[in-house]
Amino acid sequence: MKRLTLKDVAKMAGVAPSTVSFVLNGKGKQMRIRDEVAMHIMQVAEKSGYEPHRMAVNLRTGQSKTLGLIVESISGSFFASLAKTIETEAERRGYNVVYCSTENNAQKGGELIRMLGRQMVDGYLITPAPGMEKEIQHLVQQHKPVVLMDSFFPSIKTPYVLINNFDGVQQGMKHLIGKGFTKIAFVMVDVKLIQIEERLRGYVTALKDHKIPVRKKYILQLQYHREREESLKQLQDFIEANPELEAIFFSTNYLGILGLEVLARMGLKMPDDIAVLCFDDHDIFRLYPPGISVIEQPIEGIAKTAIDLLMHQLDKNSGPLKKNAIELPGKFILRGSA
Amino acid sequence: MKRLTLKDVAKMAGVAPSTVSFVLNGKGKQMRIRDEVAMHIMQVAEKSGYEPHRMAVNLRTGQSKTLGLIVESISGSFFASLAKTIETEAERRGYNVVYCSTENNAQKGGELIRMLGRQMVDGYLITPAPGMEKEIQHLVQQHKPVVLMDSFFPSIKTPYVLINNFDGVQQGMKHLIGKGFTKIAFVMVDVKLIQIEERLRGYVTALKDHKIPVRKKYILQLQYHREREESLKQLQDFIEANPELEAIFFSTNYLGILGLEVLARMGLKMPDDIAVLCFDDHDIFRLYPPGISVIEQPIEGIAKTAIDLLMHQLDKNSGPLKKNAIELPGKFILRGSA
DNA sequence: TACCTGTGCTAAATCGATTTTGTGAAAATT
DNA sequence: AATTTTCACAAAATCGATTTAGCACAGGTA
Repeated sequence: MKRLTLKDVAKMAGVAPSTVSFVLNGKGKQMRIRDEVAMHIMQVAEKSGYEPHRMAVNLRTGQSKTLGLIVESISGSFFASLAKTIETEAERRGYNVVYCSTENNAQKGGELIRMLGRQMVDGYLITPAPGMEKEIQHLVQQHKPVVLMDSFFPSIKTPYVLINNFDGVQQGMKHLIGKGFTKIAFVMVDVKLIQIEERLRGYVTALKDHKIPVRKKYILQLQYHREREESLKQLQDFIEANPELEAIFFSTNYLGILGLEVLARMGLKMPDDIAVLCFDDHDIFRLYPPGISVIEQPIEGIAKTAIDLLMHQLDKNSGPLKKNAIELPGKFILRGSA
Repeated sequence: MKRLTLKDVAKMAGVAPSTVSFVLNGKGKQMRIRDEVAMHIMQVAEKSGYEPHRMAVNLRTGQSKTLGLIVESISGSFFASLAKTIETEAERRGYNVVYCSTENNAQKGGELIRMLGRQMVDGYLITPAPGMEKEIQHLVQQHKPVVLMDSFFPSIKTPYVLINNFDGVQQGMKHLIGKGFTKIAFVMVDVKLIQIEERLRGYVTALKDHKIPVRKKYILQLQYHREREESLKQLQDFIEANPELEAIFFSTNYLGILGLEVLARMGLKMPDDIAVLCFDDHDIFRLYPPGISVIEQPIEGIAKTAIDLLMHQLDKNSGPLKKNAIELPGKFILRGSA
């Protein structure tokens, strides 16, 4: 039960391997193979069930028809939605996807990129984490097609696509302020990421625009990657230290989930004791009573746009991109918590 | 900036390509290459940063060093945990993983398997869905290494590993019965899957063992793949039709989540109005007040065992398996809901 | 008649590794 | 001294495709 090769098909059809190759790759006309011969070859190939050997094709053509998708956490819900769309879109274009997660391991990002390099992926889709800047820079310098998602590095000139973080937070803040709240806390992590800074900027700007004073003590910067329990405690201390708070804006869904746990422990009820709003949706937020209001990321849009940008780069005979920094609007979803 | 090839390294080291290959693949001794030459080659290769071209290696050796992981849904939490462990374990053994999800699309399973076949994966890890039986049978007949997880087909003779469903349900039922409950409902889907049947068997047996009558009307078989709203309604009707119920055992986490939503709508409080227990944990169950008690799947164990079974098959010079049907115990986790 | 031009395909080179087979010189054996 | 072995590599075949170059033959031109 050996694999059927192109040579076998050629023998069966009574022609040379090259002829079969031409026909099956749609270059029959160009190579002026007679229609009847072409037809015959097609038929033989069809009913023989021949499938070209991918590795051989890859070796010869130098293209693996595979994309690398690097995300922070493969178990995250952001990834889950992203992966589905990307996989579908990639398949539609004849590409496969291999996934990798950095699992918040700063140095692992670099290793991953190298690993994918060995795997010879044709292009990269990356949600960049702080430690990966140099490696990504390296890729771009080698003219490897790269598209960043969810964040980006100002220093690296490669296309990226993400939600309009500033605008998203503004939407949420406008809602809270519209409800008459002025004592609004903002909970964020202390990693230096452009999207986090944008969210903070959205918070501050919204307050200023409405002449509400911005108080430092209402901004909590949790240290990233601490023990879960420790983060919970910091968060609880923060809330207890500011009992007058009317609302809390969590800048990531991870923080929001911590928040839910803390509020439950403290016996605070949403939205009456305190209103809660979170950036980036999560399954839990739909279900957790009374439903957590969120700014939803246009994940599908991000995925589709990212693939488009990547394909554009992979397409040799297409000019340079007009726009290579794309921001998609987020969507405010009102639930019971705010 | 061309890729460095083995030939280049050979030239740099002043030897033949074959010599370099032998040395780098640890066959230096066997091919009696002098240690000094070997050393020299190693050094040259090292500082040149040479990485073998995977596709070329694959083509020559016939091994892609890639495993295919097929799951129902790539966004499910079962997959999330599974994928992480499998990826880590596979990498440790020098293998890569490509993921695919059937997304509950009955026929898509077959396509996926064929697609992976084209991709030339060396082995398959599959959580089988009803429509995939024939395709899997086909793989096994071709002597492709296959390991099933989470479920299996009695007709297919290939290794599988899953939780002991019967025992898991028993654990949960014993807890409920120990609390004095006798009016316990069991909610399941109507797909004909071995693991579902085992869970039902666990429910029935537990009741019988404690001389509690088994009532048909306490068993709800939801139709799979209906509209979400419709399922919710069926579930609500069921609960309303049996107001005397003391506890509900949801046989999958998907059903459990539906249950939470219905109970919330009906204003029923756990555990006082009704106790709830669910098979298979989920992020939400940890957080959702008062915490949903569950039977947790030993996902990490399943993943590790599955890889082991697969590697055993990939290892040509290893005899046949002693055990090829492995059941791992589940773990009862007590939270507030029951 | 000799020469050129298309036609319609085949032969052979190529991708970059691995693996089998060869080979000249030194060492060992007869 | 002649022959066989062993040593230490080099040369070449191979994996299965793609792609370039080549090669008969028919017909048209000079």
